[in-house]
Amino acid sequence: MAKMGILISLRCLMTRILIADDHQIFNDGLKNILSAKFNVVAQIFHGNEVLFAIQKYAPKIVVLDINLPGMSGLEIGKEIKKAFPELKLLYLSMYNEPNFVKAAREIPADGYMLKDSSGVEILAALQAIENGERHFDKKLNQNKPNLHQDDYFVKQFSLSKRELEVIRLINQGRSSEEIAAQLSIGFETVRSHRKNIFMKLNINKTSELIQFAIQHHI
Amino acid sequence: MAKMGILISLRCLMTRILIADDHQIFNDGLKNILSAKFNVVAQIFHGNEVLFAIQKYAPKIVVLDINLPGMSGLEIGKEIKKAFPELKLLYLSMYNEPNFVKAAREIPADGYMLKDSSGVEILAALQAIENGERHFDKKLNQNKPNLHQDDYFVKQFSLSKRELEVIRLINQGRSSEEIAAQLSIGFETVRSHRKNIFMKLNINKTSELIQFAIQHHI
DNA sequence: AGAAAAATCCCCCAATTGGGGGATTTTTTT
DNA sequence: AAAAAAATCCCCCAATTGGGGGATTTTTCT
Repeated sequence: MAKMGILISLRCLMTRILIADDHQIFNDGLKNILSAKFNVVAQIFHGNEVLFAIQKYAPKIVVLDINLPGMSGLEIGKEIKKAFPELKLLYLSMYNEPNFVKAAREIPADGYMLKDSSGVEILAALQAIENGERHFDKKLNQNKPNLHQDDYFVKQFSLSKRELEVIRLINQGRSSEEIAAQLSIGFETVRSHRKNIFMKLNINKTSELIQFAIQHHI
Repeated sequence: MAKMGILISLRCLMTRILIADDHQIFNDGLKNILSAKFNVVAQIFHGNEVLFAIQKYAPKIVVLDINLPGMSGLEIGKEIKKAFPELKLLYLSMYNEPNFVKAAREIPADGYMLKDSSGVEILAALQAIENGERHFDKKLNQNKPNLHQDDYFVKQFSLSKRELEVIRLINQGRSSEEIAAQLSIGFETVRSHRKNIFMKLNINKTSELIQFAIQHHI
């Protein structure tokens, strides 16, 4: 009984969090993890309920999936920030998509984490956000390319490091001109790399390159 | 101590389950739920580890996500059933896609549940499978001929049927001219579709379209 | 039957791509 | 130090793309 009292007091001091994710098992799993450090005041499973639930439960942070039934998480995020500018907003999505991340940044959301993250990583993100920081997943492929698998591709397809860089940028939808700017090299150089890549992979369309990149998780 | 002994005994009587899902939080949440009725002997987060883990932990049922890094869950499923025909296989996927369900049936998997299911539904599926039945999610829209996968995209992004066809062909690396030939329509029509698709998806590069298509398994 | 949505087709223009030639400099390896 | 590989840059050309206007016919829905 005394223990219960302490728990309730602690719970009152913890930051209030609302979780919105349509996958019940994930939603529950996340609640379990967050409950160690936060007070999960509500779990929502449908896009249309989010705004209402915020009014009802007054959370300080909303953890929001992007793919919600009823209404896109990105749309909801905009409305949340319009109606409750103080409210912190953390996106949790399985999609490592620059467009989504960009949209989230522009809302502006306070963070974007990938769903393959560990509980520790999510907690860290929330704690950063609680402190007023913005926190974006380190694994987001807009931040930096993954360098540890490179050797495999270098050997398997005799692609050079530079070519891998170029592939990653093409894969992110950049044009040769943008890639040139990003790498601080000339436009023609990028085109050369492009041609060499196509030759080495024996392909002749950008779409095939993207297929290749995704298939091999470059 | 006595309690512990009972727990261990119970655990030994429970059916051994292996969970393979790259989303740690989901994986953990699922383990929590299943632990009430089953003995979760291993949690796997990567496609390449599944077969090895089966040998090591000898589960009776494998719960397998379709979208795993390293190797598609459908591919893994085939190998599992080839190497361990006795092993029961339950797919758990967020995608309500006839193609996936069909592939799962053909493996043959013992079940296919959607990730937005509740813990109770998953447990029911596993208990059915444990009893030698096959169990497919009631929510699967494969039975309703009217409502197949395309409708999701039609609703979510207001893409028309024709536009989906065009997307699929672009995704296969076809040029507008080739697509026109294949669909027996004019080159300019294909370009119109292309433009409309780009507008609707708010993108402006073929590469982005491919990303979208692959990400959404169009 | 009438309105709305989808599918079809057309023109113009700037930019980019894919493919063909090169060449030079820097870095790495032998 | 010499050879090999990687990275840099340049020109030309045809084809395709992306974006801006349209328009007409067919299908679908109410």
